[in-house]
Amino acid sequence: MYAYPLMDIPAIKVACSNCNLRELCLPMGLNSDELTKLDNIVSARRRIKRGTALFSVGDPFTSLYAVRSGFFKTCITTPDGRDQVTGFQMTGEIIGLDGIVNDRHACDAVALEDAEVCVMPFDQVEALSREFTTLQSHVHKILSREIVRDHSVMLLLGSMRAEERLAAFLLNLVQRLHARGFSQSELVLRMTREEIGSYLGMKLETVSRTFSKFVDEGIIEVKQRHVRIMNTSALRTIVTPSDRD
Amino acid sequence: MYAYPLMDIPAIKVACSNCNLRELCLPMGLNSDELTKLDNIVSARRRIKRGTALFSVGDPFTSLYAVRSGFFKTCITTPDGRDQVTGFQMTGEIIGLDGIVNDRHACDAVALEDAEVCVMPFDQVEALSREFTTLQSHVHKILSREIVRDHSVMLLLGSMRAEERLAAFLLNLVQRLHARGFSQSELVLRMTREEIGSYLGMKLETVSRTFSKFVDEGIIEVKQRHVRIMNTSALRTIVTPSDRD
DNA sequence: CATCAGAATTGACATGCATCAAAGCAAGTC
DNA sequence: GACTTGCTTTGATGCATGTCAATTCTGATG
Repeated sequence: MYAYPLMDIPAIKVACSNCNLRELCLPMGLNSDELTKLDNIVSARRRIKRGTALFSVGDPFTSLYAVRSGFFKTCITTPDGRDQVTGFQMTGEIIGLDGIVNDRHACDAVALEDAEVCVMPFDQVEALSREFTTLQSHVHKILSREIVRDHSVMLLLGSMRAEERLAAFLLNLVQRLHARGFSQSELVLRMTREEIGSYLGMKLETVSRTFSKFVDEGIIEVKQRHVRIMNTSALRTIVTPSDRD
Repeated sequence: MYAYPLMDIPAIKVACSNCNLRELCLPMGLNSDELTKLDNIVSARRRIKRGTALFSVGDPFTSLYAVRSGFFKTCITTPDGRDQVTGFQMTGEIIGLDGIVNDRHACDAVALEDAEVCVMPFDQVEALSREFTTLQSHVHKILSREIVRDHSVMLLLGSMRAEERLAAFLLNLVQRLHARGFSQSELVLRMTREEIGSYLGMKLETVSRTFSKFVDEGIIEVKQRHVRIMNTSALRTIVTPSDRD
């Protein structure tokens, strides 16, 4: 084993085959031969500064994006100015699926912190997934997973109360962070109270009050955007109250 | 031109190539060669009696279903018994996309009236879409369309008031019915007030009151499940209030 | 035709969340 | 260190919608 020369490092970083996210991201389950081909279509990286858009509503759809680092929100806006955050995406997650149906993006994707994405031209993804069953199946599963996720957000928005929504939100975030090697009990929110509220269908004041309520009950500790979960099972009980009571 | 012998009629009905829904359904955009191949994989029809399930949560996923006739709802249920209607599906629409990701269905699909579906084994859909770019692209678009639809439901649930939700719901229904050759102003609801409420995140009493309010304002006429839209633009204004006021 | 069950409507009242407003807090800038 | 700026917290109040309950309507069934 020897140290790679410095000039090689960018090249290494671009390859899915060397990416430490490959078990979470598009290449999941591919063999080394397939991985090499996939490396070739992940043509470029793109850096997105905090607060700027990866793409916006109406932009021509060309590529899917895998979040390499950083944190995104996707949101849609009504003509009269209301908007709805439809999701938060972290490392290893895929952005841009909304664009496939009309060849134009149907939402805005905005970086909540400086970020980097892998650009995957969709025509090449389609071409390669005609070749590799594994990739084809994986693409279908990614799309289906987003549909299932959206349905559970509908359940949340349609039938849960504020506390239940926020508890579910926190549990979902730590669970995803944990899968990426982070703590099960501590997290840093990358979004404002208003963005959380938009996602959860409540006003920022209600988000804040609900945080405070959880703090009073000793379930979490909050210091600005740092949240420490003191009692995970209490949160679970809030989301899924036991049937007898 | 001559009449087909009676015994041939079932065979004719099974073929996508002769189906009057093909412009709405899976075969959209396929040429006649591709259509013939698609005919072969639409192996069977299945009849579903009103009130019974096409599939349920946890059932193994094998096939997508195209609604040939009738009307469905899909819904998910929490451990504590609340449930959420995630969609209503009519003629020509595809059910079952939720099952792809985990090889098990993630929701229940229930017929709201006697119905018939075309069964499309998903492994065969995948095989054929490796062969035909058109079909591959179409499958991707169907999945993406569902995602975009779900996002707009999130917007509805997250940021609209009861009147806005119901107005949006009615406009969406007539628009889809109109695309199928029905009236732009008259429709028959196949679902109860409670099911509408579950979909729109409101209680059945609120659904009923909101209908009554629209009737008082002369925007619609309601007689049980028959709805006649008297003033479409009023409904549109409710959904998208003009920015100056 | 009488009865019944499920669905829908309507009323009275309760409440969870939104709204409006003020003040506190942290981080960056001059 | 004082001043901004954006974000967050907290309080007081109001309203939209939920909840509970009583009727009415409709279609099915004997």
